[in-house]
Amino acid sequence: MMKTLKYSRQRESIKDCLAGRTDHPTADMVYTCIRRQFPQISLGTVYRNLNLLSELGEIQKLTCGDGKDRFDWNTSPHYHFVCRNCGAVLDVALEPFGELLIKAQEVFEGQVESHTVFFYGCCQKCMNLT
Amino acid sequence: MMKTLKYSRQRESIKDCLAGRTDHPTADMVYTCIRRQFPQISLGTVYRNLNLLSELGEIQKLTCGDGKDRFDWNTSPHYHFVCRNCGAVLDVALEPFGELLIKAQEVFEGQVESHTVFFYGCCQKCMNLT
DNA sequence: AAAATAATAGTAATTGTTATTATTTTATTA
DNA sequence: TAATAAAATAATAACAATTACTATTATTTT
Repeated sequence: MMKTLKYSRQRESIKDCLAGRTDHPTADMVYTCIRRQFPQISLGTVYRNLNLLSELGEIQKLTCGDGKDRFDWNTSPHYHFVCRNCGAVLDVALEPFGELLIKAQEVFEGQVESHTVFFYGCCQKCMNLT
Repeated sequence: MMKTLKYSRQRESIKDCLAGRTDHPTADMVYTCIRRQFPQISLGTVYRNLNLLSELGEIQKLTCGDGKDRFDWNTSPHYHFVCRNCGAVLDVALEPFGELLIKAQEVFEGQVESHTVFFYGCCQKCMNLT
């Protein structure tokens, strides 16, 4: 018997929060955001729902190497840029290279199903500061 | 005045350990390995040296999304595969796509300096088990 | 409305990693 | 070679991100 999902306003608010931003927030950033509406919400609730939503495929979890996971409302495959200076995670408006997967499958024994690409460097904002 | 590096047999052993394997071990895996030779070595020493070596560019640190960092003796840019089933991290014998960086730079404001690619799927070993 | 079940807040525990410190090694100088 | 300086160590504590636990509350079903 599968556990059925039950509505919760907190989860709804977490979805709304993610839907309204493109900065790939961490769990803690979402927590800060939601607390304006639900001052009593617990950080554990935020984590549980973010993980639940990403398992359901409603959001995407990103691990970009800065120690904390980030979450993205945009579930369509796309690449990301991480600023080595300020840590910002930005979208890269590049169509995923289907070729990459094909080439990888050619040289790799085993089943290749998906891929992620992270670019690193210095973002526009930080460039202007120097 | 820059801090000069001083020899240590522990560090040497850590390098030897990495040089002798291609499985991209975690700090803890290296720790386990080194303890055969230095039963008294501390996990902190392993972490400190792995980070030091990766800052010096002698090894590579990988963040592949499984919560722990991994370390690679091979410092030349190459792509990796992560098995969703057993968690193994394997090399993909694919020349890095210079084109990726170029295309990204075309559409991205800001300085793009490097990129990482991780493929995900089911490795050969796990395929055979099912 | 009552019962069943999922979700929550609050808190404790866990995990991967980094910092601290007294002691030991390694390198340099006398 | 002995004395000194500097860096590395082992052991331990501290830390940050995340997950687990539990009693209570909210949502759904009967």
